[in-house]
Amino acid sequence: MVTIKDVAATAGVAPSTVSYVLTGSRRVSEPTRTAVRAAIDALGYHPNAGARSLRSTRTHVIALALPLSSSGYLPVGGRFMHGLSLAAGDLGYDLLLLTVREDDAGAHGLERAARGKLADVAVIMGVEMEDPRIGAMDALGFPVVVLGRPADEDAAPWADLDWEEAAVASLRLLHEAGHRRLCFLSTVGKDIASGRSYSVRGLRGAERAATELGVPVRTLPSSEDSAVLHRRLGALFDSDDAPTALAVQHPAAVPGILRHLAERGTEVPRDVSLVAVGSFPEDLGGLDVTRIELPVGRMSSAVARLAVAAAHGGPAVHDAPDGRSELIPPEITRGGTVAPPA
Amino acid sequence: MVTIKDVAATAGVAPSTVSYVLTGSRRVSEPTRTAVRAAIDALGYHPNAGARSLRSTRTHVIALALPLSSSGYLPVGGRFMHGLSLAAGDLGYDLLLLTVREDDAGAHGLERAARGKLADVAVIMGVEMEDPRIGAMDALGFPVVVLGRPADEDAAPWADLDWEEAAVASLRLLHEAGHRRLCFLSTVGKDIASGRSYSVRGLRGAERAATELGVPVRTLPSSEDSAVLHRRLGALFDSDDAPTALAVQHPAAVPGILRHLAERGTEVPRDVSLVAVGSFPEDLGGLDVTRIELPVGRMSSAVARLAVAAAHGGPAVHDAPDGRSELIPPEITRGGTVAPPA
DNA sequence: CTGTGGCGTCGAATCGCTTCGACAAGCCGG
DNA sequence: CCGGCTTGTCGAAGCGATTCGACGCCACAG
Repeated sequence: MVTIKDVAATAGVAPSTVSYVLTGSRRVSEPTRTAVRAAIDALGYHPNAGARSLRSTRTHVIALALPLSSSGYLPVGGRFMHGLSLAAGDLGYDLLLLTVREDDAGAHGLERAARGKLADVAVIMGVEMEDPRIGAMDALGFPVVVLGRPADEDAAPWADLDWEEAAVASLRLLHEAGHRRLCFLSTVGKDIASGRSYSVRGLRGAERAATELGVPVRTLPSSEDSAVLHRRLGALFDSDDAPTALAVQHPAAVPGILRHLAERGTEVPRDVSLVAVGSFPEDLGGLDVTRIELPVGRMSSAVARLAVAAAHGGPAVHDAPDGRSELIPPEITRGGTVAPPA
Repeated sequence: MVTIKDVAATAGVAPSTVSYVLTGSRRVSEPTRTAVRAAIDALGYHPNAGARSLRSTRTHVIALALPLSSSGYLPVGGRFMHGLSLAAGDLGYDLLLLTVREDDAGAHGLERAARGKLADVAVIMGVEMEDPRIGAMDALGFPVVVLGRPADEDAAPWADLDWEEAAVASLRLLHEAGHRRLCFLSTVGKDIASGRSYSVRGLRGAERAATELGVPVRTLPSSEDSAVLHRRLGALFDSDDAPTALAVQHPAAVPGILRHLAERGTEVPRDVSLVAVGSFPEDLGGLDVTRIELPVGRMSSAVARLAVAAAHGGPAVHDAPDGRSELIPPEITRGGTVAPPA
């Protein structure tokens, strides 16, 4: 193993000087710096992470806590992990994956990471409105950042799509197209029940849209079980005041919904208009659906930035330029699934 | 911060004794062990990961290398990361995510992890038949394990679904149902071009099936761009010898395929039979498709086991009981998309 | 009563790095 | 020509764990 001593010997300087070149914590003259760099390259030296973190109390690692219950979250989770990993990498940080077992009520993995200094800061995914993990980390004095938007917005820095506004905007779009019988198909029941932030905020948006637009907005929970969803949609469209337009916050269900509508001879957008909220480009199998896309890249880099700031500045520096939470406004991508009602 | 000294003081023993209780590397008498355990719980002590890894040269971390190009891989990647994280956790290991930037030709992240001892072993995802990362890690003397099955099966321990047999089995199933004009819709062109192991092996399976079954098997690359796929399917089914049965190794495309078929008035399974290879339960939106599912859990635990074995035993111990690679036979889940030809 | 050998515990060295105080050399002004 | 300041480098201490040799103690045999 090649250590800092080897580099120092090769470059003809003291180990401390090599360290200064590496960390930049003291001035080093141009010639020595060059010599040290050359030695580093020649030997293929990389500082030992354990030693470095032991001495400097910085790991340059961000702990990433997956949702408490993660089944439906994994595909989107994959994207966020990738996005976060890239964004963190740009800032000189790595990502440590902490999976919480379903039976592990507390934040055991997180606590181990905090106490054992496996990471400098934690990022919480799939946050719930009242998420116990935030308080748990706070109690340990360990910095936390949230991917999502918890109820207490000052408890920790966070970044999220403005789901409430996204719901409002999608329903408003349908309203502007002339629709008056609107339905908001929410996230899956389990997410609503557990208080997942995006679920709750989407529903709030549906409520607010009803008030703002002055028309009723029906609300329906989605389901991962397509048979259940099928049944619910059947009941919905069989009713007297069947909606003429649908905003869907569960994009994975869109293909199933379209199939359901096709089966009952309903055409999109002729008979029913559709907007998807929180999807990805490929998510919908290339369907040209009018939609609001989840800004994975922007959320990821915002969270990475916040995490690094929190790691440096200690917990929650809300007024610092880099510590401010970020609420991302929804952007509508126009597709071919919205038309005036028949 | 609570250190091993604090625990030792509280328990009235020497730090080394605490260490022995923790690592189990020396006998400790029952009373002392109990006292130490009590002190640990009372103080909420967790050993400092950096210090531990510095001294013991074990990090208890598995580095996870995402595919070189990961766009289409992310949803399935999310599942594997989760599965691996759980399996690794059971063995006392954590997962460090290494993302390779598209422009980073070599295995820079991996090399950093290896040289800087960020991890004990690396797991390679989305492996290619001739994957440069395996050799790179070998050259560094760093243990590698592969999620997938590279061309050189002795280069590193690996675990994978038997994609070749999966392709054969799905085509055989269609043949047994009476179909003679078969088509194998492969993975996306990019994966084939880059030599992704599952793509190549799936195609080999299609070839072998043709030989074994004594009928021609047409082969078509899939595409992430549904317009392209649409066009290809159009050409396929417009041809004189249009297939009556389809085996699809790109499950994400299945909804789109069904839509395409529906549009042209082709009914499944009346006019065309369909088998999906490498899907997940929810992947197909609850569609009752006859399919071979990707055994994420089993692959994950196999790879985790191999990784830990490699971390302990040094590179590639193929004859050790825990070091043997695992080829998982495909299992067919019967659905409603296969019927005899018209 | 003393010699021998386990067993269990201790103290000290050490892993590779960062960081702080010290110091040598060069420069300038008085 | 010398005192004081800046600039650049060095040596040593120490982070928190593991690990090895040493050692005290007790039981038992001679």
